[in-house]
Parts: sequence; structure tokens; C-alpha cells
Amino acid sequence: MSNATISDVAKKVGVSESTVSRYLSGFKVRNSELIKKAIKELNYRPNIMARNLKSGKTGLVSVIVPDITNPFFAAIVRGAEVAAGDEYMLQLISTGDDPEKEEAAIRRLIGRVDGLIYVPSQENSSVIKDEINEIEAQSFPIVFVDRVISKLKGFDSVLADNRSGALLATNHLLEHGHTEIAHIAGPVNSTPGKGRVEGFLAALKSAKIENNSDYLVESDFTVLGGYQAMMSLLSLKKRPSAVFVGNNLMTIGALKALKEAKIKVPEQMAIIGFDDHELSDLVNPPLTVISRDAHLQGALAMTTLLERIRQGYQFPPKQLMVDANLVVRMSCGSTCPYRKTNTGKSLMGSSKSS
Amino acid sequence: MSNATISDVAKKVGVSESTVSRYLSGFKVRNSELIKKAIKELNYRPNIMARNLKSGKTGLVSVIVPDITNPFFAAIVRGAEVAAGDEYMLQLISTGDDPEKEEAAIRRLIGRVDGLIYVPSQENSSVIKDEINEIEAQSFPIVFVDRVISKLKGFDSVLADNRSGALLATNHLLEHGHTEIAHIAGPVNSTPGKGRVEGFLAALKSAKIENNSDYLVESDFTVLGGYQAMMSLLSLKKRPSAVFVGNNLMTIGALKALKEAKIKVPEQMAIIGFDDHELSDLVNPPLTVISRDAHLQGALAMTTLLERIRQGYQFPPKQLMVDANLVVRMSCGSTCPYRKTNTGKSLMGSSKSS
DNA sequence: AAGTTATCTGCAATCGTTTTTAGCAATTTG
DNA sequence: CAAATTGCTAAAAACGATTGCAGATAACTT
Repeated sequence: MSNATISDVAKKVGVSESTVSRYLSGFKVRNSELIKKAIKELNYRPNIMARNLKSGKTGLVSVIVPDITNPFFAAIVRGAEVAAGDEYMLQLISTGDDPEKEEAAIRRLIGRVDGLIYVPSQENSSVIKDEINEIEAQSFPIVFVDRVISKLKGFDSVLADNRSGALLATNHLLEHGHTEIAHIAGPVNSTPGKGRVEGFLAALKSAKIENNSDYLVESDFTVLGGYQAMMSLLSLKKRPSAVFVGNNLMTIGALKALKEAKIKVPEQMAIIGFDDHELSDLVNPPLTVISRDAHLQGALAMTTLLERIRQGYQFPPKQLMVDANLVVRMSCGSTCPYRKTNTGKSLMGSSKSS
Repeated sequence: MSNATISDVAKKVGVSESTVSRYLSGFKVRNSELIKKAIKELNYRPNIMARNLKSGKTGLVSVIVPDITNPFFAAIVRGAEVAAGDEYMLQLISTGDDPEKEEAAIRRLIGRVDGLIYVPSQENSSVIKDEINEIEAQSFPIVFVDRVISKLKGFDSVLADNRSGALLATNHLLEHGHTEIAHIAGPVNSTPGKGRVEGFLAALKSAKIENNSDYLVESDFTVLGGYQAMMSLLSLKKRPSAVFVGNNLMTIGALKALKEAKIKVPEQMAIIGFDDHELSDLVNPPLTVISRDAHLQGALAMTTLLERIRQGYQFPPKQLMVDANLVVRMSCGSTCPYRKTNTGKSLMGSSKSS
């Protein structure tokens, strides 16, 4: 019925609990055969909670993402899981972009798991800020992925090269002769939102195109947000001829708006998105996007976290960066698909520590 | 540095550990103010492992899915997470369709978490079978979702109405005048694979169309599998005029094959898929699919599991079923999108216990 | 004010392991 | 043959909380 304990096994064999424990830990033991048999017969399974209590480790790493339903985050999680091997298991939390839930999760988790892989939804979480001291004091292992909380220094992070990606995207649009280029941005107080706006603006600047403030609309990384942003762009007296959309979900929303308004892509409006998707190839028209390896990002985060868990804060925090590439399909007017890898400073999977 | 314990708090205030413990559990305590203060100052955080050891509960529920990267499974996980509230946290495992990994996970998890939400990759897992006795003996709470292991009776499950869905799909094709209808099926030894084949065959039968064995190709629920299956269909002397594809990933693969072969949908070949997607609306042409509420499936699974955890196997196992609906877009030749909800025996979210 | 009841408290046991300590037996060494 | 080494073992002390029990205060009765 209820589970057998190590002491049941010991009693059955006629040895002490410690002997059984040693057997389990792989030491040489006189009655190993008998113990083995007893374990099987009693269907004994070590109680992990007791073990954890003793060792002080949970064997658990939490991954906090805004929404597991977003394929990009799912890829991060998968990457992290693969990299964890079977040493650590993943505990998953989707915050649903709800700061309160996020806060509660953080509070709850610190010290309860061995480490945290954290994709914060906002750059400035007041709540998180309050926890800084504790986090710092305990030097609890946290790796930020994709986004960072600006107030929190001294932690590891694995970001994407958002600026270069946005540069690549905007330049691609420029090369196709567009000058009326808009950007549907994510929250500017988020790492990727900000980085992509910067890249967008930088590309415009070096092309000596003056920035039309109507053409930079801040949205929220959601499908609905993208839809509304595109709608507002369409309602402009002077519409842009091309739009760089700041993430996958908003791109879907923008495309829906375009479809609804019966605007042809790329003839009437060129579109480039950020983050690729299995279906990007199949939408109408096939979508040109900036892509980066989310799986890799997750995996790098996990390996970094494991190092940190093992070694503590002996080595300085790592700032890893993953490449952004241009995947040309047909939504910007190109007729022949190709890939262009970023020739900038960061390389796929390269890392620089700071 | 290292975390404060309850005894540190007790010492600081000058009361016993039990008093502090009672304070934490919400009992009335004389020096509650002092304790509160001490807890804050020491940054005390109850050690969850010790707590768990005492209570015998982990507060953890494992969710085992073949691949979190598949939006359908992601939706299940999300649904489960939402339904769990903050009583239980989710531990996630993607097996990557690797039976060994799946087996290891099951072995590892039984008895280590409070319950399991389990989407098995295969109907007959030899390994799992070996564990039956243990599972039964311990009456460990498991809820199967979407798929079921046929040898394992007496467990709760939340399935989709695959048969009705497939019926709906095939009938839709028939209504459009198709008679040469193929089905790219998932593994026939999986619950949804089997159910959908049954529905497909049943629809053909009641339309008095004889079943062409070339037109029933078994694949593996993956993009590549769908691609290859469609390729083999295309290489037939007599091609089908319509294909019902058995899941979302294979539909993507099939579409890729079609695109590569420059075959127009729906003019040269009608396509209907199983499981909807945010982008189904935007692919070329907008995809007609059978859809069911995966989020709901996950949520139902979690509520069932929680009941089971709380009440044990006092009440009989529940067999829940979620509706499959037809979402008509344009890949089958319809010109005007509409939805058709299943008029069959099962209702959205309805349940029948057996 | 004394007796009764209602609250709150500390002690100690407990959850199921691991790990340290010391001890015993058998083997090796001088 | 005594002494030292080796190889294993049992007993006991952690790990950090919760909880039943009995005793101590406090709060009501009359």
C-alpha cells in the first residue's frame, strides 16, 4: 500500500539502514544480493524528499516564461530541457504576462529550486526589484534569457542579437527600395523591444532617412497587439510601404489585419517579421523573417545555469549572445529565397563574457 | 549566507520552534509581531523539502508530453497549468517520442510527485506494461491525455472525439464531391491515430465508397512523415483528389510537399487537417481543419488529477471526451469560411464517466 | 477570589534519508 | 605472534520542518 522505506528493506534483510543506503550509493556491500532482492520484493523506491532534505538540493530547475504557447518560448524550454540531461528536471511556469503572477512565482521559487531560467516579461518589475537584495545576498543562481531586468546586474544572461537583427531587417527593406518603413515594436521597456527599435532606427539613420514618428508604433508582443498596430498604420494618411514587425505573434496579427483589409503582400506592403516558424514558409506569401536559434538559447542558458549551480559565483557573470539571421522568402518582394547570416560582431552561439 | 532555519527565528525571538511553525500556519500566537519581524530580518523562508518530507506531498505534478514544441501539446500544458492554480506546480517532461526516455521518466517520477498527466507516445509501451503492477499497487494518480495505453485500465483519461472528428472531416470532403479520398494517418497503434482512421473508414463506408488501400498511408505525426506520406501519395498512378491529414505537424509536411510539387490547393488537391493553429488562417490557402480545445483538454486533465490526488481511487475512473469541430476555410474548395460543431454524442467539455 | 474553561506554549517524536564515528573481524605486515 | 592495515558494519546524529501531548497562562464564570 504505502511505500516501503529504507528501514523496511534493512529489517527484511537483517542489516542496518546505513548498509542499504550504502548499497544504493554504489558502495561494496556484503549482502548486496539479498538487498537487491528485498528492494525488488518490497518495491522500494527511495523517498526523494528525504534525500533532498539531506542533500540540500532539489534536482529541480525552474523555467519561467511569459507563455509556453508561444513557439519561441517553447523552443527555449525544449533547448533547456535537452541540455539539462537527466541530472536536473524542469519545472515550468507560464506567467501569462501577468506581473503579479510572475512576482509570486519568483518569491515562491527562490531557494526552493536549485536555479532559475528566467524570461521576464518586463524590464522593470517593481516587485522583482524589491527582491534584489535577497537574491544578491543569497547569490541564488539565475540566468536571464531573451530579456533582462535592467536593475539586476551581475547575473548571467543569454540574449539574442536584437540590434543586428533589426538592422538586417531594416536594411533588407531599404535594399528593396522602400523609404517609408514602419516598425511595429514590442514594449520598449523590454530588452528585445528596445534592441530592435535601436537597430531599426540605426538602419534608418545610416540610410539618411528621417524618422517619421507615426511609423514607430509600440505594441505588446501579442497577436491582438500586432493586429491593432497594423490597423493604426493602415489608417494613416500616408501609409508606409513596408513594415518590420517586432516579433512572431505581432506578425501574425499584422498579417490578419492586412488580410482583412485586403492589402496585398508584398505588392502593396512589404512585411518582415522577427522569429521564424515552421509555417512561415507556407503562409501567403512566404514570410521573410529574422531568425535566431531559440533552442540554442535555451540550451546555453541551461548549461550556464548548471555551471553556476555547481560553482557558485566564483566566475564572473556571463553575457551570452545568439546570432540573428535574415531568412529571405517572399514577403518583401524578393523572388528567390535565400539566407543571410549576420556578418556582425556576434556569431551563432558565440559568447563574450563581461 | 546560507538560509535561516525556523530554529534561528525561534532563537532570535526567544520562543520555541513550534510556536514559529504555528505562526506560519496561521494560528494565533502571542508574539506574532516579533516573529514577523524576525522572519523579515533573517530573511527566513521555510524549507520546502523539510515540509514535504513531513507532509508526504511534493506539491508537484508532472506533465509528460512527446514534444512541448508542438503547439497542440503546449496548449495542453498551458491548460493544465492554469487549472492547477497555485496549489500545484508543473514539472515538464518532453520525451521527444523516445520510448526509452519516456520509460525512464515514468520510472523516475512515480512516487516522486503527487500525480502525473501523461500523453504517451505509443499505445503499447512494453516498459510501461512492466510497471503496471507497481502503478496499480500504489494506485498512483495518473491521468492520460489525448492518448491512452491500451493495457492500462482503470485510469482517468481526457481524450478527443477523434472518430467524430474524422467523420466530420471525411464527410466534408465527400460533400465537396470527392470520391478519391486519402488519409495520412498517425501511428495506428496510438489512440488518435486509430480513432481517426476508424472515423475515416466509417465515413467512406456509409458513403458506399470502397476503400482503396493505397489511399490509407500510415505515418508518424511528424512534419517529415507528413511530407513523405504526401510524396508517396503523389507518386501514385491514380492520385487522390482530396487528403485528410491526421494531425497538425503532418499537415505542415504535406503542404510542403504539395508546394514543392507545385500542386494547387484546393483546385488540384483538397486538404483538410486535424488540429487548428493560429496561422491556419494565413497559409495559402487558408486551411480547413478539425479543431478541438486542447487547452480545455489540459485543464480537464488537471482538475481530474487533483480530484484523484485528494480522494484517491474512491470514485471510479473518469473517461472524459472533448469535442471535435469542423472549421471550414478554403483548402477544400469552400468559398466562405464557417464553423460546424459536432452534433454527435459528445459535447464541448462534456464528460461521461464509465 | 476561587474554580472552570479556553488559549497558547514548549518538549519531544517524527518524516526517510545520508553521513560521520567508532567498532569489529579478517587479513597483512614486521 | 603481536601490531597494523583493510573492509565492512551498526549506531547515532544530522537535515528542517510539523504535530500530539501535557503543562502553563490567560480569560471567563459564579
